[in-house]
Amino acid sequence: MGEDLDERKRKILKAIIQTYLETGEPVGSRTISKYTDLNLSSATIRNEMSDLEEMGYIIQPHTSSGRIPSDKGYRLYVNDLIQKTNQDAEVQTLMIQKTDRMEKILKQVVDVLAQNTNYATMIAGPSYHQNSLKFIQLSRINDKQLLAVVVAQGNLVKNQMIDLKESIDEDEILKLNLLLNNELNGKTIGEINLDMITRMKQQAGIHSEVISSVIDAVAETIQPGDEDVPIYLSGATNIFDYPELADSKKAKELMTAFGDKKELAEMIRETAPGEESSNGITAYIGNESPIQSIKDCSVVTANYNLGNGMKGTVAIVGPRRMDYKKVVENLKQLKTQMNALFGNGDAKLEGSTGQDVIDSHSEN
Amino acid sequence: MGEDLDERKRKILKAIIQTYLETGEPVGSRTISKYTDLNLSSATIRNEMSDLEEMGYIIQPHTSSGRIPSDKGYRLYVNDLIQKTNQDAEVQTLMIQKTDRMEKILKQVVDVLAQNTNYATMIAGPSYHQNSLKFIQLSRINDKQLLAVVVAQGNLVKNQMIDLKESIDEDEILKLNLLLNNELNGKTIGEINLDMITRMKQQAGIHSEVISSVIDAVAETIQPGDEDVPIYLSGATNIFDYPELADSKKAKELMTAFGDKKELAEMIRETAPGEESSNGITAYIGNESPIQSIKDCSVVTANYNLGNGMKGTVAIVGPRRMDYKKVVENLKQLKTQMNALFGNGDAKLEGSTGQDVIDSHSEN
DNA sequence: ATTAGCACTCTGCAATTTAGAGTGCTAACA
DNA sequence: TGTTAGCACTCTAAATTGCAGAGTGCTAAT
Repeated sequence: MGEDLDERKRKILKAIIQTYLETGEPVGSRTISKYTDLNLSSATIRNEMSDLEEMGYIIQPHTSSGRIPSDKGYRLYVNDLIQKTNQDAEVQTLMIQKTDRMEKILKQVVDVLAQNTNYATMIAGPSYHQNSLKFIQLSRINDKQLLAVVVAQGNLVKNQMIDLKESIDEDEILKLNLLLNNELNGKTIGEINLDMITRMKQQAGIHSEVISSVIDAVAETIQPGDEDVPIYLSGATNIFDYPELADSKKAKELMTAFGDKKELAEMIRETAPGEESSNGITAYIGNESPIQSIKDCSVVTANYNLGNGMKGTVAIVGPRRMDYKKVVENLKQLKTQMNALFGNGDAKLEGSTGQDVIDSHSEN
Repeated sequence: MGEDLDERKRKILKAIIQTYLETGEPVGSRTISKYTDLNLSSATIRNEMSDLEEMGYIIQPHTSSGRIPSDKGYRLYVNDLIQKTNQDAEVQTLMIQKTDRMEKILKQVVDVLAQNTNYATMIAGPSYHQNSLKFIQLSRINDKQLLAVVVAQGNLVKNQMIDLKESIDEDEILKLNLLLNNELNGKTIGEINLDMITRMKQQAGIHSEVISSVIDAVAETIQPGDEDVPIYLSGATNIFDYPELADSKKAKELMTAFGDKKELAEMIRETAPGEESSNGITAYIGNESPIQSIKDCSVVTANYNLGNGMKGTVAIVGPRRMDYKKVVENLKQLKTQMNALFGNGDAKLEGSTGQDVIDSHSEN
């Protein structure tokens, strides 16, 4: 909308925003006049502020109070922040222990970020875009039951218990094992077609039901649905530290959103930033937020890249008057470190462990 | 604490409590006088109330307000409730779909209870007290990696990726498989001793490291630690519906507790009621609560029994002025239905599925 | 173009008032 | 002796009022 801002207006706006982020209270002309190297009187500032308000960058909550930034104001500020290469990179390296288990890394990252920023942080594990099957192992549990273990590239493992109508012996299991591995190994989701499936079922004869079950497991493993993308969350309760979010109505809404994996998955999917755009870091301010329930918050996301087609997303959720600078710097730092750790290939993703009667533990 | 209450005092106390549970506000003598079939004037009630207060069953928040129940008062009321066989069992049967997956049942149960009661509900999966090993399956991933699949009674499945120093071929894997299964199958945790382990390591020769890894996985599978007992949580945000819990300080404390699996595990472990005592249902009122952070709440727990040594615990957390009646009735109903569904043996626990790079998904 | 000065507005807070609910006690009553 | 009506008293919660402080917009002077 309209003209660009001149240098002075820019500086004033920035000062207003920074002060507001610190104090959380509308900032008046006097404050800016005093605590700025502009050497202007409060009256001048007032005039400029009046202009800025007219242009939509700041808002007066009520006649004769100070100004607060509008979403448009924030946006200008944040864009600046993201584009600027952090020359003043006094950001500490994040304390991330390198371990052999992807899930441990993710937990660490999400915890460190939540702690550093004091906002709610979530991270989605890498999604394997074009994953292929490594091998399948059928084992006999008893007469009427099989255990299928499906292993995909990147060592994702999935167990599937299969109930049989007809009993089965070791010999037949061996045959099925061969059949499945011959047909499926190395295939991606796109390469497995109905033709192959039908052919396998025919060959399996009486045990064709097994084929169906295994195929299902394979599908879930090499192309997990939204619900299966694991999401780690940390510091959800940090939101209570910000009065503007802590009233029970909003807090309930937020906690519900944080507790609902589907909602989170949607959010993270929606926010996955275009890799090209500005550093891979994107900010959603207030109403720009990807899901309705957090429209009182801002979200800053970054995607981390592990080469080899795997990538995931981190999102930090805080109040509109979030310390964007700190957040963006932390995310930049994270990207740098993740690159350094995993930059070349997927080698370090090994060592995964799946488990259990129950595959998704706590849930809110 | 002296004398027992006479019939009339009992009735008055009960009326006070019930009214308070409904309204949440201190109840006065007039209210009781009017809405009770006792046909007593408010003045009489006042005298009785004065007695009840002296005996510690009710409390006057400030001079000249109505009375509210003390923890002692609640206790009397709740004890009554639990012991009384619910003759007036108009409780609807809980809508629980029988499925073949334990985890789905648990999810359903926890959701239904949270919905029915509108309190926070959590459930711990069955702990397998004396579980034994069914079989072990080693598979080759590549030169330097093995996948061990450990299956225990009740079809708990655990995957463990094993990194090797020395490369290994199919023949050797077969040998290890035989070795492990011969030694370990059918054993409980107590029956696996250091002697056996040492012997196996010797026989495994250069690949003794594999034995250690497998043993670790076995231990975790047939005797999961506290952190591994899966806990399902539902309706955590229901607490926001109760003003006495919804202020940000308390809500934060509660949500933190709910989000911390360890805390929950501790709570559920602590509350696991003595099976014998009163129906297996136990109530913890206010300060009796098992963990510090929920001392403003009451907790009602029940353990469900699946025969065959497996049992788990349900806990419902709500405000002190929780609708104990509804909660207790729901839990009784649950116990009945669980018994009906699973009463005989563990047959229905089959069909479990484990999975994934990441073994514990969302976390708060 | 900038600034000093002044009248005006709005908020947040504390003090005050008021209405209502409930009690405790006393005296009357069955 | 147990029950009840009546009344003075207490306490809370909510509404009302009165400031003090911060900030603005405008005008006139520099």
